[in-house]
Amino acid sequence: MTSLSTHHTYSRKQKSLGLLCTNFLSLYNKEGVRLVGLDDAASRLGVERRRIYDIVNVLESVGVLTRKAKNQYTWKGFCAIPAALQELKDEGLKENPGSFDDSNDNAKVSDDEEEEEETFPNINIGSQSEKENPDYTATVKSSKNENRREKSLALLTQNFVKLFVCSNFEMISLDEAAKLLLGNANNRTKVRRLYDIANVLSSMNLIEKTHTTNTRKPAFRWLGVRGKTWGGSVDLAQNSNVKESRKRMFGTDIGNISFKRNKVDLSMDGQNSKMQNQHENISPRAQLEKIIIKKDAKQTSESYQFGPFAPAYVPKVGTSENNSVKKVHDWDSLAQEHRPQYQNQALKDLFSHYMEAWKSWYSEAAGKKSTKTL
DNA sequence: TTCTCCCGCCATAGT
DNA sequence: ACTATGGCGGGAGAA
Repeated sequence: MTSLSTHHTYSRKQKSLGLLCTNFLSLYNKEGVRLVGLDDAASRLGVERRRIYDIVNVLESVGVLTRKAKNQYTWKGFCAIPAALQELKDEGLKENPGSFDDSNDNAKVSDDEEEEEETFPNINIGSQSEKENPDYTATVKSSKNENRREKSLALLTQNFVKLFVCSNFEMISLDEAAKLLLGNANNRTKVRRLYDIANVLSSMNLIEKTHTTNTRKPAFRWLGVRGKTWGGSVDLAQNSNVKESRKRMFGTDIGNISFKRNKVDLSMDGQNSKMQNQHENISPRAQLEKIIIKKDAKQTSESYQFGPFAPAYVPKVGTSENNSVKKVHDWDSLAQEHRPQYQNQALKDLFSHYMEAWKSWYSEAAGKKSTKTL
């Protein structure tokens, strides 16, 4: 981490959607904010409208904003997230009954490929139906415009979130997510969108970009609302320090203006603070504890605790890091006993895949002390 | 090289 | 007609 960032050349990092979103958030997440004007946001953040649309669309998908009128959105804040997530979950589970305890085992050839479209259950909203339904005499009223709206970003975002909220996956690799959400077709275009979504979701700390334990493929870890206090009237708590440090680097506004992609000479030194943010990185063990403690996917409506499929009887890890190692061998049996029954082959594969990942992660985490405190 | 993903053209929905 | 939205993918910076 040497400060060789003196490169005043074009930097993609400074113009990322995630960063822009962070700025957007810190700009509007404060007292008195009720409305958000697109033009206002665009100019204050120093970006084209197009980018604002991107952010707003995903923010709206998790309830932070709602469209009020042309050019105008209503700020709901982080407090609206829990409800939105719950709604997504209900919706997802309803559309996909039996995603957990479904004894439907289709003998699949395992291998790769299979499923060419609509891999994940809830990818429909009731549109996109060219099938002549006798009942629907006049089809749905807005099937036309819905078509476009349901086409991407917003919907993709919701489906992406449902992936975590409806299942118990705590971490999903990019590949897997793409496959589940977009079918096997590794549609480059769609994957780009996935990156976009992931970036803004990351800036909200709803997820975190990582990589599978084996330091391999990139993945997304679901953080959800966890212990975040902005569930009631208490605004952000621990969450604020992150934004605080971040918003500094851009003065008060500005943001991603200036430099185009082309090489531009820019000598910005004066105040070139690097982002030393990094969300609260709890010690791996602590996280694991949290994960293990959780019982079922039955969380009411307060603090979500989407962990893996950890059984309820696993003893509390307590504060001993050594004995935790010997629990590793239990994973196999646990995996057997609690293997969820998915009617979807892809999900089944995911299960075993992540079971492996966690085993290694677990032993890895147990190996080192939890010297990592935020 | 592959992975990420910014940028902005331009199709489409809304007025 | 104009304007607001937002697909979509080329292609360049980052690993």
